[in-house]
Amino acid sequence: MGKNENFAQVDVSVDCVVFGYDDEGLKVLLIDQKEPDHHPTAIRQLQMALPGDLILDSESFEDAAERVLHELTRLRGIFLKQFHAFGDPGRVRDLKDQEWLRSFRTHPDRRVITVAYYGLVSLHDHTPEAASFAGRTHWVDVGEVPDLAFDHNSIVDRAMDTLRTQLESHHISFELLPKKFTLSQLQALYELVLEKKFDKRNFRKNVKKMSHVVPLDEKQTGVLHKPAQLFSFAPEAIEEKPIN
Amino acid sequence: MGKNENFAQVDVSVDCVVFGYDDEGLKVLLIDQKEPDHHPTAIRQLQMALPGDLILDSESFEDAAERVLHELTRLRGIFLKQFHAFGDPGRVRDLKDQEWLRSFRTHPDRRVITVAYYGLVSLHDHTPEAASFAGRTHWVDVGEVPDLAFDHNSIVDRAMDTLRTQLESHHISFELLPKKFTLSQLQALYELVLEKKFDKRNFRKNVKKMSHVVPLDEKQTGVLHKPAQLFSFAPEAIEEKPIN
DNA sequence: CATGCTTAGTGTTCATTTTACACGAAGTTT
DNA sequence: AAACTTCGTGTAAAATGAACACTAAGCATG
Repeated sequence: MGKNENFAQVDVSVDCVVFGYDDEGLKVLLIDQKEPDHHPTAIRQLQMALPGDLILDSESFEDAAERVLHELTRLRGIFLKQFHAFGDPGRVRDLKDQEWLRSFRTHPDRRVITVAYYGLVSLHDHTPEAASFAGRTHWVDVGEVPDLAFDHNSIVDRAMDTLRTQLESHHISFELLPKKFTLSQLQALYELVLEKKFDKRNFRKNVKKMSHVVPLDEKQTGVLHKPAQLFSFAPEAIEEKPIN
Repeated sequence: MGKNENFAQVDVSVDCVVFGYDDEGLKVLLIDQKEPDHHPTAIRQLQMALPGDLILDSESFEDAAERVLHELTRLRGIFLKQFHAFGDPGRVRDLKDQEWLRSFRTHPDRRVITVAYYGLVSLHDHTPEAASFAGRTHWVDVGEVPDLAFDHNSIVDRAMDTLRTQLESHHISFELLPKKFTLSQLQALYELVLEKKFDKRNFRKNVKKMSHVVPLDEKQTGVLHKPAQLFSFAPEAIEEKPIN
């Protein structure tokens, strides 16, 4: 093999599938694609997309994901984890995406591969700024994700699969809950993501075995029934295992 | 954002961490890095590396992984699965890798990101050709992997973690065994990969519950003791679950 | 052909974990 | 005070997991 083979000229992007959770359900954070200048808006159908963009020169994937997410949605400092790289040669070749590429990319015909991250954030406490940054971000229910730009629908689907398989094994449910949460909230989250029901008493028995879920001396307020005890998450306790 | 930002110029490669298994243990497939021409061999220390190379223009990651693996090791048609993308800006900046990059890459200073695949193959039946293709491939015991080029040691480590977590949940152990295998071989594989011992009787009870492990009317031959019954793997039975 | 060697193959008991299941308590609203 | 809503709890039965030892089958040897 010499020096002049036909290796791919490639742009590299990161895309973030950010899941937000509150009592209304599990949402995905989407942005409206920028409108190309000098084109009548009406001609293009509005398209939503995952927050994502090309990586910069000396930036790791992680750094790029954090930067891009912040630039496009104002969200910052949330849990983010790489889950898959998407690189099919045709993934940005769809007709619906051509105008946008020609407007915003130096090399609109260049192949683009993307490293995808999933993110988790609680929508309970302070609704994160992303809720309506520049009027161009949207929290969309995971069951109602519209047709998205590029192959972003597959990316969302795969992120959802990843979330499902990692929710139990990776101690990440807490990223989706308020800092102080009730066991009913935790159970509702599990039931929503894993799409199955849990028995209340058995669920609570199991939680009591998890040393990283700590009961607080505090109760729910502002609720129209018996207030529940609040719990919080102690990250440092995750690796504490009893000595067998 | 305009058209002329400082986006990364990037080369994209795939790297394969192929695990081979036989009665002697679990091995990783490595290649000797090509020697730069016109340089006295003695100056460079020999370096081993994962089989990997830049992807071509219209080639998916999967296709690239299969092609590169075949070109460099003659292995073909094995189980391969993407597990992580590695993209740290410094991952090909180590001094030890500079001479090689300058000899074999059109843009030796360009950032290189890699999409890593792990592969599984049985070394029992027909030792795959990779065993000594061009005298430049080696099956190295997973416990004795030397210092490798670039960040390939981290890639191997992460592949090993992935194998450990997916062995039980993804029905992949069979990729590492001969088509007809004994339960003792299966158990030895589990014990080696998961680094723990299983009780023989309990292990066999569990296997009998797996509908995709089917007993054959056939026994081991050429063995100097009581021959064991042979089993094989029925991929189509994996999704068969009893109706609860 | 008898003995010894090596790995194959099998069942039961006990401990632990998982499942199924219903009602009084603590607040709020009217 | 009565009605409403969610909280929070225990027990028994079933299923699963863990521990444990001997006979069987084939081969090699003298």
